[in-house]
Amino acid sequence: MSITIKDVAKEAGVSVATVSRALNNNGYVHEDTRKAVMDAIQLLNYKPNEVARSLFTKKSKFIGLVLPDITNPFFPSLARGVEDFLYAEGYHLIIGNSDKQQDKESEYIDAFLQNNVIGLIISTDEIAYNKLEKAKIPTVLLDRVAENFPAVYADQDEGGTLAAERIIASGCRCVTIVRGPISVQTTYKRYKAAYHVLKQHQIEINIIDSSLSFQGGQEAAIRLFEEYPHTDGILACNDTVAIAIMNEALRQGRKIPEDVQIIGFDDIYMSSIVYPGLSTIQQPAYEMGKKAAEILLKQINQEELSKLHFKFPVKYVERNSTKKGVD
Amino acid sequence: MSITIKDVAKEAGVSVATVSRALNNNGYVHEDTRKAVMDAIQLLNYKPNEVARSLFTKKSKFIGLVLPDITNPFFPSLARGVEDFLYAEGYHLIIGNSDKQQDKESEYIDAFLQNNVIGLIISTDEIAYNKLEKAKIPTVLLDRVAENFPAVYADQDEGGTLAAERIIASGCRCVTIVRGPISVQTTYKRYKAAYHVLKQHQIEINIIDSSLSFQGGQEAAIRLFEEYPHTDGILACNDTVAIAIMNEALRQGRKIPEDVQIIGFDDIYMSSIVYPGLSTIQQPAYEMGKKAAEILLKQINQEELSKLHFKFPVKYVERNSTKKGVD
DNA sequence: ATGAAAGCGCTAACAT
DNA sequence: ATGTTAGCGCTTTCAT
Repeated sequence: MSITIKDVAKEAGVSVATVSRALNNNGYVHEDTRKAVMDAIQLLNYKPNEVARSLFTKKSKFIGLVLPDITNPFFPSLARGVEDFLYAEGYHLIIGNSDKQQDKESEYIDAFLQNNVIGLIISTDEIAYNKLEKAKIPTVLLDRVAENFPAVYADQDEGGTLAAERIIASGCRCVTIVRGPISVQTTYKRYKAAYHVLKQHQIEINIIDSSLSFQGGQEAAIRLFEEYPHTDGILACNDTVAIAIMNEALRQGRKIPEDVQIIGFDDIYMSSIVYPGLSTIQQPAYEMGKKAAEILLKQINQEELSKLHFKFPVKYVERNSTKKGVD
Repeated sequence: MSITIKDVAKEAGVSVATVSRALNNNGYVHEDTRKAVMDAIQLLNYKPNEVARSLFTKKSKFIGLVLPDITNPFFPSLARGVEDFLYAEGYHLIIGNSDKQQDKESEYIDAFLQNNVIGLIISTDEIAYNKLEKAKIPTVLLDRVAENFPAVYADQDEGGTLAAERIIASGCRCVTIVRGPISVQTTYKRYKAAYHVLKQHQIEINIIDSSLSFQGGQEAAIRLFEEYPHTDGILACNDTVAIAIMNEALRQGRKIPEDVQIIGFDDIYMSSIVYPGLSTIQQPAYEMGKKAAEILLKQINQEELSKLHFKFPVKYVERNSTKKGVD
């Protein structure tokens, strides 16, 4: 069927061992025979069977990525960062969406392991830490942090703080925080930090709970204006939710930013092409993805990590859903 | 290191062959010994090495998906449809983004093949058909069509036609088509169909070229209002571009839908949470993804396909970027 | 510098 | 009904 190392060996008139050595630049092989081997490979268009390789070496070119939901626009950027770095280094990405179900995540990890993936990148919340620890496989957390694991994440505290400071600076005195699920590490930290700042400044604070999806945002928006119609500033748990809230506000005839101002979180690309442009806290998702891939490969190659945790800065991107702030 | 079939055999006091048979429900194995084997598996927490399996069977649990760019919000839905179906059947997804580069796509396919993927789902444009044909691997095109391959796609002609009819029905007489790259099969078909209808109704037609990304949309929007300021209706190649155009229109003080109406394409979820809501042609992306996975598995299992091409209907979703049409 | 052969973990003949 | 064994395609000792 497929061309194997045997065929190449025969064609080149050498043994399979020599072909293997030539292929992997491993051990001595005479320049002439190397050439003969390479010619044969070319001629036959031979591609090594990675599965056979993997069986022997117990390694592979696969990295497993498990994320909550690729449909949430923050994650494709993360994933692209990971993939682009990996692709350049000759590795491949297996993806699993866990939908916040711990068993699904767990099943994906098992499946990945059974296929000799050589590393894992995890950006979900319900992480099965003990499973990861037992697996003894290079792992990096992405957009999440935990003590004992390498992690790449953005400064959520700073983000929450910044958002609160800015909404105050642009004149809001009655702000509603649309908070994500408590179980989600990132959005919860943003909430805590923002709350703290608001409290310090003696701003009136109201809280609405929301899921991170766009349906969640729509529903939260409706509740928000029903329960706290006098809100003059909104801090949303992410941009999707923020955009849904802008929609509802506008639909109700509230002017943005004159009547209500709003700040999102993430800076998904939609935030810049929506009207009015959404002011938001930008996380460098793509770069974070790249970094995660980079330090994963370092671990795989037994290189020392300069540190365990890589915290990326966030920044405030001012657009038109807020008034020009007094700096 | 890892627990192998040998360990299980020893623990259960049988041969590896028996374990294998019990594991795969293949051949005779006494109820009692099956029980003993299962107990041993449980006890040792044994998970078969899929790589070894794959080496022998020349199969695997991997499906390769190559798409243009997961960052384009249409594709995550497609991918989720694929993944959800696959996951339920015990298969896994390897993803590659080709960025419209034929060589990248080609490299991904080679890499997938080397790893014994048992099927391919392709939703890119620069498809290396001859490579696919040589590979003799079950393949389905998703969001694309070609003569000799199973394909799942939406009715682009109908979509383009519908969009044009609706923009006319809602009163536009001078419409600008913001057209995607000619090399993209889907958007080109939409364009052709829409153009045809507009022409028939003797509507003034202008054309602006755009890429499918949000930057492309922003740039196109600016050119559009510079070159054709009297436009009263816009047909955009996809929703991202449409939303970017709405932004620019609103920014310039044009009222939507009073001054300009606009219809997008895809119905990405943002279209419903943006203000004003974007009228658009909906493609059932998630279902299409599922279907593609389904017929791919059918092929893999040597089942007959009822037909080669699965064309999904599209539908017009009216929101507030168009005036109520006269039906 | 090169070849022969063992073995990675599994499945499937082939025996019994 | 179960065990023995060859072999999937590769890499790596161990000889030579």
